[in-house]
Amino acid sequence: MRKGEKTRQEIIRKSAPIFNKKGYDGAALSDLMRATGLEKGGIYRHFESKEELACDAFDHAWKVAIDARFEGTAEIPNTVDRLKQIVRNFRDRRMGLVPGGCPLLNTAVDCDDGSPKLRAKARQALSSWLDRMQSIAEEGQRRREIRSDVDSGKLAMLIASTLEGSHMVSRLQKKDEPRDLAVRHLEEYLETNVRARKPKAKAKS
Amino acid sequence: MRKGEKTRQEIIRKSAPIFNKKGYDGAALSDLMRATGLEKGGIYRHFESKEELACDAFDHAWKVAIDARFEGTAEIPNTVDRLKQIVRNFRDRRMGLVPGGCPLLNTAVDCDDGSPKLRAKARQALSSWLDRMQSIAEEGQRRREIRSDVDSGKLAMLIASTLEGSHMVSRLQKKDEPRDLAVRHLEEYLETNVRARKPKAKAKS
DNA sequence: GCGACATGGGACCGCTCGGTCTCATAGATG
DNA sequence: CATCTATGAGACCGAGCGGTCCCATGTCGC
Repeated sequence: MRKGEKTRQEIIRKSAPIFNKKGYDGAALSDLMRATGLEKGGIYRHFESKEELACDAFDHAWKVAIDARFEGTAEIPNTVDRLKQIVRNFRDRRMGLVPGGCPLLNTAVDCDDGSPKLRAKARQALSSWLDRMQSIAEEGQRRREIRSDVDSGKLAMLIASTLEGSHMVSRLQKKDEPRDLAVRHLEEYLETNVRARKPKAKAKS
Repeated sequence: MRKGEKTRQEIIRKSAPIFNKKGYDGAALSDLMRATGLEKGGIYRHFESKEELACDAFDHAWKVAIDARFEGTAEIPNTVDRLKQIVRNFRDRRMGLVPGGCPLLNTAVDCDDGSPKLRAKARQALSSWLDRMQSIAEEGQRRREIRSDVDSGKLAMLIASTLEGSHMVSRLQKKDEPRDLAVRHLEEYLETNVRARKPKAKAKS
């Protein structure tokens, strides 16, 4: 029971980059065999289909990605600063990620028509990301750090859209500039359109 | 000579949605045969490989897309209004497009690792889109409709990134809201951060 | 309307795909 | 140390892949 589970995790870890780079169809079993160093039988002992492996690989890749995006944000007291850190993490915390770019973007486009299970994974991944950012924004409004006229759900969606779009452009151009630019744009937006202005003197309530 | 070219164009037209929806690997020759109503020999008479067909199909899909995005913009005199129309077109002019979502986004992600020729097509498509928007922004600056501190290249890139990212989110969620939201965000941005403020009285300079 | 070439049908090819099964053996358990 | 199961190798499978080719037929210019 011990060894098996360990192997299973190894297969997931080693397969995730293949799926992320090549997509579901593009990742052939022969590629996964090479990456894992196992024969077909060794892989199929632990997964009943390629699809199941792809789902587990996506979960792994997404966990790594989202952990990086929220890294070091829990300890930031101010919610606007916390959101800014999330935006900056998208640019700066790229080491240790599963190679091949954002798994959410890749899987969303790859499975737009395709495996419903994998597609569901992507939807759920996006939802959880949006929810976490929205929660921060709501907390910020309760604490009067974020303007009351901001729609927290829409703010989260705008951040996610802008980052993912710029990421696609960056990867296509093989340049960091588009992503850096989007990050700076969002930082400025958070500062000028989201952060509640400091009361000039003692708050009038 | 006549009939052949006509068939060729028909094949491209009918194949483009398949490639756009399923991606290069996902679009099997059997799919293309069904879509075109031709047998394998009938297709390969006009294209020397699947890759060549995919490239031509991309060109077709992208031409349709970019024409829609710039539709009705040439006659708008003010450059900021013209950019706003481009942004709105991304939301409103969706009829007649090749089904399957934005070909640029699809192909960029699909070929991130994959056919270099198709990848080059995507890069070139993005460049031409960015260039056209940048040109408008530069014209706007020459005509003092756009602030001089705006970087026209970065503005174009920000617009493209935001639209494409929101498009991905919209398709994943099967909702228009994310895209609509990005459009409104960009409209507001163009109005408040890009458009040159009207001189209060007769210009002093 | 005839001859020549352009066109497209479909059998055929080798290959790789995802997936199954058997069996030797490695590793855990008493 | 013996046993017994969990593990993984690898031969094997049918299907479908992208691609080739030959030949009947359609479509031209003359």
